[in-house]
Amino acid sequence: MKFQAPKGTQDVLPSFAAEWNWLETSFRNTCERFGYGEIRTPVFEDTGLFLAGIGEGTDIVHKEMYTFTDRGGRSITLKPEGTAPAIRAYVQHGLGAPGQITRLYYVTPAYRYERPQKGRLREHHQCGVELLGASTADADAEVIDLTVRFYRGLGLTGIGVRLNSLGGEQCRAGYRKALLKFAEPVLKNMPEEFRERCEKNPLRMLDSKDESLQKAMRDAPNIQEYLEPESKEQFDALQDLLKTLDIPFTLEPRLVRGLDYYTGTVFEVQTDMLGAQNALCGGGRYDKLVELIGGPPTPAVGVGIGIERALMMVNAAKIHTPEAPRPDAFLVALTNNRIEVAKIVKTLRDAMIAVETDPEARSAKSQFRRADKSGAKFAVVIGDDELASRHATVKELKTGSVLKVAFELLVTHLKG
RNA sequence: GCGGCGGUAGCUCAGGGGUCAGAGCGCCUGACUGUGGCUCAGGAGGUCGAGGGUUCGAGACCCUUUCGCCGCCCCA
Repeated sequence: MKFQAPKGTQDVLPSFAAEWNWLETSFRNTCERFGYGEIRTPVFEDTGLFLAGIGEGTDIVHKEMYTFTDRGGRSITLKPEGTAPAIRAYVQHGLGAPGQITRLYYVTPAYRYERPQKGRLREHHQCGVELLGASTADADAEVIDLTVRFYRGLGLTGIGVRLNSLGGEQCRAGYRKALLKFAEPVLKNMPEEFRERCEKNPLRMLDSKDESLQKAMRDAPNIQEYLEPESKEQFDALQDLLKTLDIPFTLEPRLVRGLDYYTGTVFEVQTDMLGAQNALCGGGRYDKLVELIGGPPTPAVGVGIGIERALMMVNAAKIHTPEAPRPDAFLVALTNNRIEVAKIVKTLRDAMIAVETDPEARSAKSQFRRADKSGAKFAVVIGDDELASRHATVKELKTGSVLKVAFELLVTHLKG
């Protein structure tokens, strides 16, 4: 084989495209039910956008970006996530007048240079929303509600949210210090590289999968006890709202997120069905991001949902998804008069009837086999006899029943 | 970036140094020649991921490389 899809990428073949369309349509419908408007941004951006937005200390920026120099000498990066570009567009086009609420949603590919694994690709797809201009628990609850409704709308049950609050800047700084101090004796015995990573982002230690660290961190200080009054109040209010909305959640003091821009509320939906890549979606509040990107101070909250992972869940749950569309009719041509056949096909397609034909004009047996495989409801036989009598032979493939239908009644018959 | 396991027909896989290039499914053709699904009979299709090496001889052994799967890191 000479060429194949690049490492970590996947083709979506016709037999699977239907379920992608179904999922995306479902997502769009959910968003529009909440009043969100779609935004489509370029697949690549100025590298600086992600350096500023995602944070230079994150793994994404540090080692996972698809960055290259274009012919004009610009540093370009394939977007590794959907939020920063959406916010860039929001700022660039002045979408949010002061005091205004802006609701955006997106469906986009995202690129990260990583070692592929189950549920982890170099090109994957995300859908997500951003709610800008509101700093309340109500806004947080709306985004979580939308997320859960989306999953439930796909037929997934047992969707539970893992919830935490990272607090405001001051309390987070205080907590970091407390955490580092607590972890110091443990880190001393860790490999250098690992230690550096933890010192750069101490919160990361909390959700590490390293067993000894997990164990050591069991008695680590709880961030929820470090929240300043406003954060605490908001976090409590959010929990009350989620209860009202019938959204099950668990408090996860160890839940932190890999992107620097989060502040306050963070959440995830996880599953145990995807091996090590257990996050179905991740989101939270990022009140500083708009400013970082050069906009006016604007509170915001959002979520990013992995499409491939959602589809894996749907399939694992054996949820029935739509199949590829089938033609209404398959025209079996048993004549050399291709012009007359073409006229009939044209008439049917003009009438919005989905018609498939065999362009190779094979034997009757072969064409019927194809008709059967196409999944068409009817086989419409046009041979010299039919052309002479101006009546088509129409066979309903499921039942095998056959009848003659006058050409001028064909459209009506096939539609019925 | 690190570690483990894999790559043989379109798909799922057997073969682990000497007629071993195979099976099932799929595909194509046909069964008194204008009627599918079942059955039966034929048939097409593979530089055994790629490159190098060992050997009289290599899908099979060794090295390199590439892609995939699984894990670490991290995340969707």
